[in-house]
Amino acid sequence: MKIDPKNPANLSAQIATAIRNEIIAGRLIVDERLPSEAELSDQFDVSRPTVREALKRLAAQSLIRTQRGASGGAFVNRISFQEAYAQQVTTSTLLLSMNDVSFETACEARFALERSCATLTAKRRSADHLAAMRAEIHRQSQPGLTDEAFCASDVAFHRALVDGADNPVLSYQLAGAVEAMQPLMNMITFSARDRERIITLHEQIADAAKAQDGAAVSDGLTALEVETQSLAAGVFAQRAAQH
Amino acid sequence: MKIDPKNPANLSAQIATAIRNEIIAGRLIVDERLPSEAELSDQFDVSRPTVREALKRLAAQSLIRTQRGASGGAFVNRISFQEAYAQQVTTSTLLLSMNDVSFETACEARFALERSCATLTAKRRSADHLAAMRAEIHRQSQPGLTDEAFCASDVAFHRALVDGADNPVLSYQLAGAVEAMQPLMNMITFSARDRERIITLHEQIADAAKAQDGAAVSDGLTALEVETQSLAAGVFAQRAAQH
DNA sequence: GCAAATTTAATGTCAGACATTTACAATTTT
DNA sequence: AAAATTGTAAATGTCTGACATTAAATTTGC
Repeated sequence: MKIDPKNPANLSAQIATAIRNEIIAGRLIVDERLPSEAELSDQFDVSRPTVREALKRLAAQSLIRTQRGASGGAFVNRISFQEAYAQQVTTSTLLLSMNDVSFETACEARFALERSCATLTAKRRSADHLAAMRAEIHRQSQPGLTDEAFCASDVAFHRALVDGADNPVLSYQLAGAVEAMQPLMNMITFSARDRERIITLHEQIADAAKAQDGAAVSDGLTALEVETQSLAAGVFAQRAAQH
Repeated sequence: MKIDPKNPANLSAQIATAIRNEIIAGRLIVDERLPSEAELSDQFDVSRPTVREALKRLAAQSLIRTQRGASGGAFVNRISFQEAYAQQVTTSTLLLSMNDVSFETACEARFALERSCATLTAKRRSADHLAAMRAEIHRQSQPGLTDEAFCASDVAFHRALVDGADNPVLSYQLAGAVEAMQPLMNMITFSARDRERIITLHEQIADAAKAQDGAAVSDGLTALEVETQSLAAGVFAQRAAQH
C-alpha cells in the first residue's frame, strides 16, 4: 500500500486515508494484522509519531483496534452494529444541534422514517416485542415519573416497535435516526394531560401491531406526529410570548 | 475539562473523550478555539505527542479542525451535512460488508426506508426534482451504458426522489442509508431486459411524483423492490448452481 | 514434563528539537 | 502619508531517540 506525495503538511491524514482505502477495498481483511508501527514508518518513510497519529485516526472510527505486547499490533476491526450505531448517533446529534435544525423539520423526518417499519413490524412482531411495548406503556402511566424517565421510556417504546420489524439493518438505520433526534424532542416537557394523550396513542399503536394491521400502525404514528407538533407549537409560542 | 485517572494505558483516548464530551455538552461552542497543544499538555499533564494523538482522533470524526500558524490551533468544527453524510456512508458500508448481511435483508430495509419519503415528495417535489428524475431516466435508457454508469444514474434518481421531500434531515438520513446499501445492490448486473423493467418502474414513480400521488410513489417503490429481489434471487440461484 | 524466570517484540509515553505556516507589527520605500 | 516589504512570534507538523509497559514466546530450573 501506497504512496504519499512529497507535500508534507498532513502526512498522518494521508497515511490514514491510504490504510482506510485498503480496508474499504477489502485488501485488508477483518482481524488481519497491520505491519508494526516501525515497519509502517519505513514503508511510508515517515517517523513513528506520524504513523501513530494516522493509526489513532483510524482507531477513532473503530476501523482498527490495537493490542500491546509481543505479537500485538494494530488489527482490522470488525465493526459491530453497536459501535456503528453509537457513532451514527453522536454524529447525527451534533449535526442537528450545530446547524440549528427546526423542531418541525426534525420531527417530520423522524416520524416519516419511523413509519417505514410499520408494515414489517405489523407482519413480524413477536410476543416479546409486544410485551416490551406494553411494559413501557405501563411505565409511562405511572404517576410521579420524571420527565427524563418518561422520555427514556418513550425511546424504549419506539425502539421495541422498530425492532419488531425483525430486520437488523432497518433497526440500525432507524434507531440511529430516531435516537439522534431525541435531544431535540426533549426540548419540550409534557404535562400530565399531554402524557395521557401520548400514552393513548402508544396503546393504539401497540394494539395495531398486535392485530398485525400495518396501516393502523402507520396511522398511529402519524397521529403521534400531529400531537407532538401541535404540542411543540404551543410550547414555542408560549416561550416567544414571554420574551 | 478535566481529569484522567492515573491508569496510563490509553491517555490519548481519555483526553479525546474528555474534549468530545465538552463539545457534545455544548461547553465548547462551534468555532471556539481549544487551548494550544502546549497548554493542553500542561493541563492534562501529559506530553505533546499524547495530546496530538487525542486531537487526531477528534479530527478523524470531524469534531475539530486544525490550522497552522500564529493564531492557529484547533477549533471546534461545525459538522456539515456533507461530512456527516460521508461518515455515515463509510461506516454503514463497512458494517454491512463485514457482517455478511444478506442481500434480501439489506434490500428490504433499503426500500422500507425510502418509502418514507413518498408522501412528502409527492406533496413538495419541485419542477427541478422532476426534471432531475427525468434526466436520469433518459440517461438510463441510453444504449451502451456501462453497468457502473447505470448504477450511478440509479443512485442519482433515488437521490432526486428523496430530495424532493424538501427536508434536509430526511435527505441526510435516507440518502446515507440508501447509498450505504448500494455496494451490496451492485453485486448484481442487469441485462438489457432487466434495465428496461427498472426504467419502466422509474417512469411510474416519476409520474406518480408529478401527479402528487404519494400512495402511487410508494407502490412504485414496492414494485421496484419486488423486481430487485426476484432479479437478485435469480442471480444468486445461478451462481449457486455453478458451484 | 511442568512451572517459573527470562527474553523479546510490540505499543504507549516522554523530552527536546527543528521545520513550516501564518498573523501581526515594524520598517522601509515610493 | 500610503503602500509594499521585512521581521518576529506563535502555533501546528514532523523528526529523533529514548524509556516504560505489556504480553507472548522461549529458555531455564527442578
